[in-house]
Order: sequence, then C-alpha cells, then structure tokens
Amino acid sequence: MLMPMPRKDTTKGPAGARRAYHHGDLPRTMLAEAVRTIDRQGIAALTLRGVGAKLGVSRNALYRHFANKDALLLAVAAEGFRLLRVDLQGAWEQKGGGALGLDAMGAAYIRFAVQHSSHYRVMFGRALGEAGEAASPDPSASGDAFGTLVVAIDTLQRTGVLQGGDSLQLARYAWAVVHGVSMLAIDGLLRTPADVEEFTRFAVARVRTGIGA
Amino acid sequence: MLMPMPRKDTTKGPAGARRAYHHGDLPRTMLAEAVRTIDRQGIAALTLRGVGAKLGVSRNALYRHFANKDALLLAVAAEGFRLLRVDLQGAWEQKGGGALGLDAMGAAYIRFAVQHSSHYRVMFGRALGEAGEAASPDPSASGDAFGTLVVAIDTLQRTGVLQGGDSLQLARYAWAVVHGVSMLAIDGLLRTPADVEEFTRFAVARVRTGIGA
DNA sequence: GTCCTATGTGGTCGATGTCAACATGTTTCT
DNA sequence: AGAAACATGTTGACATCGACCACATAGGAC
Repeated sequence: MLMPMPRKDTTKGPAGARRAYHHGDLPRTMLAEAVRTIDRQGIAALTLRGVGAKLGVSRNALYRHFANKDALLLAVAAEGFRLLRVDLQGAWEQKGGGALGLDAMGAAYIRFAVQHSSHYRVMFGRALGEAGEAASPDPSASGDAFGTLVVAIDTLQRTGVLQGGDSLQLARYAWAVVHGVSMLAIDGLLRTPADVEEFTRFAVARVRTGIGA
Repeated sequence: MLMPMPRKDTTKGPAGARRAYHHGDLPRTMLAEAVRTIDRQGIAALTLRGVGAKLGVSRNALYRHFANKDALLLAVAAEGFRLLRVDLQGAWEQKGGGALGLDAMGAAYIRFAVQHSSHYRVMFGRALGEAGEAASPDPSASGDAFGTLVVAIDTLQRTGVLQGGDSLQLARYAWAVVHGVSMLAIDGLLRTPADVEEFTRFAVARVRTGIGA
C-alpha cells in the first residue's frame, strides 16, 4: 500500500546529475510532504515518522537527506524565502518598477504570507532552534528577499519617486508593515479574504504616505 | 538538595483566600519559572519535568494547576497580554493622551516586546495548539490590549487630532507596524538597543504621518 | 566482477507529555 | 474532636518521538 512512488525514471542525464537512486528525489518529496502536513495539521503535528510513513518510506530515511528535524524545517524556511523573493521580484518587474511596483510588492508579500502560511510560519515562527543565531535563516535567504526590497526603494529614491533618507530604514519600515499585516491576516484577525484585500490596500497606501512617495 | 522552597507561610488571611497548601502558590511560581526558562533557553527547551525539578517538585505536580503543557503556555500568553495592556494604558495616560500619548503607546508596545520577549514570542509565536481557533488567546486577552489602542485612536478622532475614517482600520495599521517592528527587534535584525530606539522613533513618526495626525 | 559510496531499514535508547492509582496535607461538617 | 471531603503532590506506567547505531541493498567506478 501507498505505492512507493513509481517515479523510477533513472534519467541518466548529462554529467553528475545524480538522482533517482531508490525512491526518486526523496529530499524534494519530503520537503513537500512536510509543508503539506504543516498546512493541514500545524507545525506541532509534524513528525519525521509521519513524513516517512506518508511517503511509504521508513522513518530514518530522512536522515540521509537532512541532518535532523530542525534541518528539515530550515529547508522549508529557505524554500519560503526563495519563493518570496521570486514573488517580490516578479511583482516589481511586472509593474515596471516605480511607485506602482512598490505597491505591488507590498501586496505580493501579504498574498504570499496568506497563500503559503505554512512556509511563512516556519520562516518567522522560530519553530527552529530558537537559540537564534546560527540557525537563523535571516542573514542568508531572508537577505535575498529583503535585499530585493532595499534595492527597489533605493531605485525609487534615485529616480526621485521617493524622498531621500536612509533607504535601509525605509525598507525596514515597509517590511515591518507588510509583516505585521501578514501576521494579522494569518492569525485570523482579518476574517474574510475580502477583509484581507481591503486592509492590504489600506496599509499599502498608508506606507506610501508615511514613506513620502 | 533543591530545598523544597521554605515558603510555608500559612497565611490564614481573610475569607476564602486559599493559598499555601503545601508549597505556596505553585501556579504563579510555575508560570514564572516557565517564563524564566523560555527566556534563557527558548520555548523548545521548556519541559514540564524541568519546571518541576527547578521548583523542587515532582513532574506531574503541574497538572493540579494546569490542564496540560499548552495550558501553561496559554497562561504565559494571557499574562503577557495583561501586562501589555497595562503598559499601553500607562503610556497613554502618562502623556495625558493626545498625539504624544499615541506615540508613547507605540514606543511602549515595542519596549514591552523587547523586554518581555519570552512572553511576546508565546503570545504570537503559535507555540500553542496551532489548530488555531479555540486555543487562540486573541479574542479575549488580546482584545483587551488591542481595545486600548482602538479607544485611544477613537478619542483622537473625536478630538480632531486625527483624521476621520474607520478607526478600526487605523488601529489595525498602527498595531501591524509596532508588531512588525517588534519582530524585527526581537529577531535581532536591529542589533543594538540604540538601533531599536532609533528605529522605533522613526516608525512611530511614520505611523503618525501615514495615519494623518 | 569487485570495491566504494549512496541510500534505506530495523533495533534501540533517552526524553517527554500524559493518564491512573496512591499518599498526604488541609478544610469542613457534624 | 473525629470523620468525611477535598486539595495537592508523588510514583508507576505507557505511547510517542528524535536520534544514534549497525546492517542491508542499490548503483556506479574501475
């Protein structure tokens, strides 16, 4: 039962592309299953044994691809930051930058948090080792996403769309707002999706006013 | 070893004040110990056995005062919301309300999050049952703290200090900002206390601009 | 074919949350 | 005062979980 994932395409593709030993890219599958579990039952319900079982694989299989449970969560967070960066960048570019681009980034951020709430919770929920320093994904992956925002704001300042001043401070402010809004949305203080959308528009507009666009 | 806490003051105070059966208000002591542990080792390191040991009391003693571990964390969160409400109210009143009062509330919020980061993480970290509905302390205790903010903003609108509009939206916005700033501060993206203070001033000022004071 | 490495499995251990049964201290009722 | 009722703390036991270990198997290198 549970069909050991008949994905045995032993693609002997070009050099070094090692894949499909026994199972067929377990790491990615496990990561996806972890996210799925968190989505449906919460972080607390995530168990290595459970992930293995769902994939028709024995418990310890995971240890060949992740150092431990924290590493798995860390991978979820990293994936989240990567996806977030892509979304932000996409929103910015689709609007061709400018003030509209900044607004779009804000909306995209919040939309990401709502749609990928599992990723988002892991990214910021400190479910990982909360010793806090070495384990934190912020400097590396988060930096990518945050960096996207900094660059955007910096661009707006140089093109005169935004007032001058410390671009890092402004970026931090924008980040704090969208993050705060995301938390409110995820934690259910904004009931309906319509509420979320309306408040998103409200907040994004206030940021523009506050930031001086 | 571990001295069973020689706090046997059998205060037979006035009516009904039941206390000091065996230990001397274990519930409060346990709550404090839980916070202390989280402060020093993180939420993940909080264990019922550990709390019991530190208090010179066997593991299950806790179960006479809390339904389970989640209940203990819930109590921490509830205490946090209570303390936060007091701080916010105090800041508002000390400045005699007005725009200055609102600024003071913002600063007080962030200061609370930084100084009581353990409480704060539990309050918003979803370390509790993340099924999310029944367990959430938001409607009750958080409502108290959030309500303080709503009342303040409503007052400012009626006295003409603040522009009109949906006071609930404005309050949500302010909340989102200070929450976002708090997260940045707690997660170490603002290195020094001076950084935190500076960014707090910056953010509070932007909120005022954005909100239209 | 043989060796090496990558990958998956089962055994086991310690830690943990929780339930049940019991022991002891405190209050209340008569 | 004595008994009954209750509050509080303890020990025993169990299931679950993360993690380590030794072992089995698959795939490629030579």
